[in-house]
Amino acid sequence: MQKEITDRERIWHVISLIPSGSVATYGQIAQLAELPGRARLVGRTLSQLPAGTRLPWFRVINASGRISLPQGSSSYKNQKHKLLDEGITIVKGRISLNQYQWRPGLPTTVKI
DNA sequence: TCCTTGACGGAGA
DNA sequence: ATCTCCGCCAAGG
Repeated sequence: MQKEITDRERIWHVISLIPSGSVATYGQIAQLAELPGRARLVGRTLSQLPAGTRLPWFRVINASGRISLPQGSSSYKNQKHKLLDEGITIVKGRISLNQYQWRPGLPTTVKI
């Protein structure tokens, strides 16, 4: 019997690899999980995470460098604070992907 | 079964 | 930088 590896599990796995202090986009996670073009699936998967998960879901933001949760909602604030706690700066609701986007394979903690 | 709704993203205007 | 449009497709009505 083969263990069935679901799309959801691959998505969880990739997200678990995002280093602290970095962020990744939904589309990026989809690609790394070998699900190109399926950014929405990543978003839906995150919306269904079990409460209390240890997955660093908050490191996933959209391609515009913004948090994809209703502004003002408690979940939005929660994600924002978790990112700030890791030293990520947010200017006018935007995070510089140029500066913080995860580059798999490159050494971490490379900060100016 | 059909229709709508998204934690999305890229291309154009 | 902002705003449509459109492709994507699982889940819920």
